[in-house]
Amino acid sequence: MLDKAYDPSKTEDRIYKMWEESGAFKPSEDESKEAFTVSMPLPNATGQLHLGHAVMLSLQDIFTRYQRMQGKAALWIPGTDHAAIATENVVIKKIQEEERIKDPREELGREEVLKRIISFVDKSQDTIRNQIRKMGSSCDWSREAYTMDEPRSRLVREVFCNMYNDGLIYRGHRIVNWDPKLKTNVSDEEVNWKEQKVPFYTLQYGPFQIGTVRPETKFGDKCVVVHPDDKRYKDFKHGDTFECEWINGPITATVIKDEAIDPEFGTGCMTITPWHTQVDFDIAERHGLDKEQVIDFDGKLLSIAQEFEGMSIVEARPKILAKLEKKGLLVKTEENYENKIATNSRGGGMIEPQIREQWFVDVNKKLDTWKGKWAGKSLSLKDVMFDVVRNDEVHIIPERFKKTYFHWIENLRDWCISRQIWWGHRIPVYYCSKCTETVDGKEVPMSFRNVSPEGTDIHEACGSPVHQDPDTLDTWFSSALWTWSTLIDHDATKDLSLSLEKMLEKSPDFQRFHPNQVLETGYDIIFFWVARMILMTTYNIGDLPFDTVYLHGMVRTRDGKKMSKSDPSTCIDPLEIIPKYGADALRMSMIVGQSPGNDFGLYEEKIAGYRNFINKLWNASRFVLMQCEAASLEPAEISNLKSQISNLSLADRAVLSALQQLIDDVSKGLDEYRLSEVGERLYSFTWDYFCDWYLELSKGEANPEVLVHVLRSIVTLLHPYCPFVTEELWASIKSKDAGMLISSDWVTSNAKLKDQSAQDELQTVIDVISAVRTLRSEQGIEPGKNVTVTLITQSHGELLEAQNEQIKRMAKVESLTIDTHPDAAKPENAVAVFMKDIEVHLSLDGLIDKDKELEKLTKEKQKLEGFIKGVNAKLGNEKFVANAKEKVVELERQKLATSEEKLQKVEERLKSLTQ
RNA sequence: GGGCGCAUAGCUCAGUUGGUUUAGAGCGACUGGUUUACACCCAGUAGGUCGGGGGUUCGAUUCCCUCUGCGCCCACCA
Repeated sequence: MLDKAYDPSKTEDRIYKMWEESGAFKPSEDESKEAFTVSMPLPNATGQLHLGHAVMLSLQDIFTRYQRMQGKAALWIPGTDHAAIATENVVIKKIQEEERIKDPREELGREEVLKRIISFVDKSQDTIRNQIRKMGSSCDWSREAYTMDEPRSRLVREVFCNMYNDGLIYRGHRIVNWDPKLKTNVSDEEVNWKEQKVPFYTLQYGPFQIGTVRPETKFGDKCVVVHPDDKRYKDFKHGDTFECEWINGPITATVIKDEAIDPEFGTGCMTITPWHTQVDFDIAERHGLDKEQVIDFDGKLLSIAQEFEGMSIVEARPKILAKLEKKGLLVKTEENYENKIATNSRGGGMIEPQIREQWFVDVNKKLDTWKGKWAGKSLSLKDVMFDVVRNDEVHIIPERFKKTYFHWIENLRDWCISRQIWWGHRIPVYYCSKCTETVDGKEVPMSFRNVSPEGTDIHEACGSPVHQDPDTLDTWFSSALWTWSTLIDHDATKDLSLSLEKMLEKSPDFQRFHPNQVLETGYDIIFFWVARMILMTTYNIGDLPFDTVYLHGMVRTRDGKKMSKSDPSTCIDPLEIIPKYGADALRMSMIVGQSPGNDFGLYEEKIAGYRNFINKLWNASRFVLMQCEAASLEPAEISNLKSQISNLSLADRAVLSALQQLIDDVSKGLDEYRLSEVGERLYSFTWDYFCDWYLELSKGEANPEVLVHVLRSIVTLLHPYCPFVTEELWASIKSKDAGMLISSDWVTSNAKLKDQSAQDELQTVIDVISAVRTLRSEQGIEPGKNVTVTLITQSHGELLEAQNEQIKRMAKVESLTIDTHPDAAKPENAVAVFMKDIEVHLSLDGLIDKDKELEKLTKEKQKLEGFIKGVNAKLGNEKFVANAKEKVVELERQKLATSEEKLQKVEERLKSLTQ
């Protein structure tokens, strides 16, 4: 017999082990089965499981389990990401703290630092793997992938070389987001903008006045830019020069006219610093102006600043301002100017835009080297990224995120993919120490690419030593290949003679499981990952990565705040929750009530609520098992229902019918990814219908076979949501020839069991029982006390007569009279409830509380009158009758008739009470 | 500066093509309970003019416009 209360901590680990060891997570090898693939969004190899992971694991596990039970070859591929910058930072900090090494990169060198990182990752990968297991994730561990493992590394190099050869990856001098603290640049997506109030300075620049918040960048400003149409500056012509006294002495300045200037802002003119500002860089490019570096890569001023050389910005700024003021060049200072400063979201410092020679993916270049359905067309990466979503080849749930996606593509600039950190895929480009080539008119060391993971030491053509590009790739470069890099055949990747196309051909998993059906992730990484996967996959393999993108919202606190690790009081740790409430409860609390794309609050009471639900399910099963025992029936011996169908009670027929509806609703809802709604439906069916009514009714006349059948169905339908408890229960309730629930078939509805009239009839009985209970409660009758009830009805006599034992038992009625006479006498000294064609009279021993009853009936009367008035107005409206659907009109008429009948009875009752 | 979202019971939220809903759930509140599973429970009750205003419609929480209040994303107005 089951324990009195369900204890998840006793079962979950054991069940997970059973699943894993049985091979249940592996997709069926039966080739005739349709494939269903989901790729797990790579948790960081060094991370700890947090609620963000818990949400995505729950959602993806529900998708996978449902499809697996539907008979598909369901594959959910787990994996981890090397998280380049994040991981390197963690390890560097650790070395600094533990070994008191101030600059580990400087002191230990590349090889040693990488060694430390790898050993750290090795250790922490196990942690995240086990935490993923704790959530019940039914992913196929035998196919686990890692962005830095051999097969994935090969593909990264392969893709890089392909795109380089096709001119999509290029090296160029561009403004990048440079982080002087971490000594690397980051992509536009990794920059965070923070609002700050800073002083705004107006400086005299020859005859012009220019505004700035960064006087320290102004040393090299040799051009003043105005809008071509600005009448204030019409006397200056484009290209005019003038002498002007500037920070460190006289300079010759040039007037530039460019439409990038907003004449409405400030004085309508500005000087430009092309090396440290994107807009200025663009202007300088348009007019062929010089670009000069003012701040070095450590954030210190260069020699152009003369006496300020070597100073940090913080140190130099007040001194520069003092000098400007002394020279009379500082016109005014306005405080509290709102400005946005850029910081590195990967835990770095303030971003200093710098011109650097970096690697980029060209997103605008049209080219005709596309594969698959795009073969032969001249398209840019942007074109395809745009088209596949616009043409609904990739569906996005919720749909509104399409707009966000389009808007992002419109603003997209070339993707800077090189990073100056060591942890990551090193750029597979090698330079000869001797040979040179000419690129853009400049002589540069000759470079070549190599897809081999082995280092290349010698330039074969000349025998000179070579060196590899020191930079590594953006971590998202490798994650962008994830849907298919995970399906690649390992041996194929070892064969350097194979092209990417051939490798894919030789990968059975790829052939079978790509593309993914659904890609599930948080809406916050739609740009980092979803968009880049579309970009890299369409181009490199000529196929889409996935059919559908399901975006979940962010987990928040009860009051809608972000959960932050720095404030433990707001933060729920799944690893603390699971032992206390169970993974099932945590899963449900994050799925039900959560709609895609919207943030949702999570707090302990909510989780406790679902823990209660799971315990309810547990106890319902306990009850069913007790009924079996009482009937000397082994659940395992019950294989199907057919033999029993002839001998069913009303409640049996009703519950079986309602179950068919439930099965249809749940299956349809899951097909359409409406997880919250389905979860709610299951919750309410289980608790409010199955437990509260069917189980209670079965205490009067139990049919163990129906009980077992319905329970099995419920447990099966709930399995994707709460896999542990359902699997545990399954062991006790399954038929003897059934295997584990995880591998069982989904339930299908049986039209023969649908019986709407049984459901309606049972509902009438339920309503009568509820009415009696309400009357008892209103009159303060002790719960245990038996009462006398008279039911007056014209059309339900037979039904109520047949169910009278159930009504008596469920409502604690001792004497039940059912009177179908048209002029039935109403009992004296009783209180009543009027239902549709049923009057429920409860007789009292003592006197009824007349005032209370009058008050209740008066209230009811008013309500009915108001309602009837409304319905009458509706039906009296010719346009309504003419325009509304017949069904709707008919319904209104029925409502009116029912309420009028009720009102009449209420009025009669009131009259008799006041006589 | 653009774009998007949210505003529904004390709290957290559902509500799928506008009418089977005189708006639902969970938690909380209140009244009463050891009834053959479950106090992680049972029975019952209270509580909302669906943010304000306007429009479309026979009919709007649901569609459109507008205002107010929050929140998010994108965009380097120096």
